[in-house]
Amino acid sequence: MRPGRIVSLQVKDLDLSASLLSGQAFRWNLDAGWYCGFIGDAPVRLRMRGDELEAEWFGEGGDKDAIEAVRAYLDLDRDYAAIREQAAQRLPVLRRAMEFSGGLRVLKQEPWETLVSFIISACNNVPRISRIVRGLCGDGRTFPSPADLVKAGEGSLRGLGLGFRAPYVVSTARMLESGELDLESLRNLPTREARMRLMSAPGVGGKVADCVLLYGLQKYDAVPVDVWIKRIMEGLLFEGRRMSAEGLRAWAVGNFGPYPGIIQACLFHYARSTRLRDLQTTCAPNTLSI
DNA sequence: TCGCAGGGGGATG
DNA sequence: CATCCCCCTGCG
Repeated sequence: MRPGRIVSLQVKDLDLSASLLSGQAFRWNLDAGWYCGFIGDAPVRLRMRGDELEAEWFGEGGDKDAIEAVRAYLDLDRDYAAIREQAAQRLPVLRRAMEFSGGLRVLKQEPWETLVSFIISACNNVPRISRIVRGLCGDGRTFPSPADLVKAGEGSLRGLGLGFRAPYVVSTARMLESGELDLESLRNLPTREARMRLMSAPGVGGKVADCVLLYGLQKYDAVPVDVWIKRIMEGLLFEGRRMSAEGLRAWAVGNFGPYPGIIQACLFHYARSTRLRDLQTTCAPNTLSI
C-alpha cells in the first residue's frame, strides 16, 4: 500500500488499546506499534507518541478531513474524565472502575457493520468475532453491504464459521435490502423506539440492539447488559443478588447520569480486565504446583 | 470426550 | 415473567 497522509493531534485521556481492541469494534489490530483498522471505509493506522496521536490516513480528502474523521470516530471532543468523575461522585462504589477506565472511548462506528458484528458476537469471543468479520470482508477493504451478504447466502457464511448466526445475518441483510429496516432513520428516533425496530430483526435481542444503538448510532442512553455487566453490577450495586438484565438496564439508565452507555463501557472494561488479572494470579501458582 | 461460552428464539410452567 | 434447551464452533 502506498503511504498515506500523516496527521497528528494533541490528545489527552485516550487509551487506544482499551478503546480499539477490547470488544467494541472488531477490525482493529496492533501491528508493529500501530493500531491498524478502518474508519468508515477509510484504512487508517494510529499510534500514540506521548500526548500526541499520530494517524496515517489512507482515505480520501486532505489533512482536515483526516483529522476530523479521527476526532469524530474516537469521540475526542467529549470530556470523558468529567463524565467518569460525575458518575464516581454519584455512585462512589463505581470510583475504582471509573479510574481504571481512563482513556477508554466509545467509538462512533458505522451502524450496519456494528449490527452484523454484534449478531455474530452471540456466544462468541473477541478473537473469533474478529476472524469472522475479517472473513466477511474477504480481500476487499470495505465491509460487505446487505446485498453482498444476501448474495453470499447462508451456506457460504457458515463456511466462514458463523454457524447458527448465518441465517440471522442473511435474514437481517434482507430486511435492510428491502427497506423494511433502515438504520439511518433510527438516528431520529427515541432510543426506545429505535431499539424495538432493531429487535424486529432476527438474531437481534435487547443486548445486541443496545450495542448497535450505543456503538453505531451514538445513543448514549443505551446500556448493553451482558454477563460481564450483569456480574459487575450485581456485585458492586446489589450485594451480589441476582438481577434480571432488563432490571439492570433500567437501573443504569436511571442512575448512571447523562451518559449511561459510557459508564457501561467503563464497567465492562473494568470487569473484563479484573477477571483477566484474576486468571493470571490464580492460575499461575496452580500450573507451577502440578 | 465433553461441557461450555460476552446471545437469541421458541416452548413451557 | 422465569427457566430450559437448542443453535455452530472452538477451546480447555
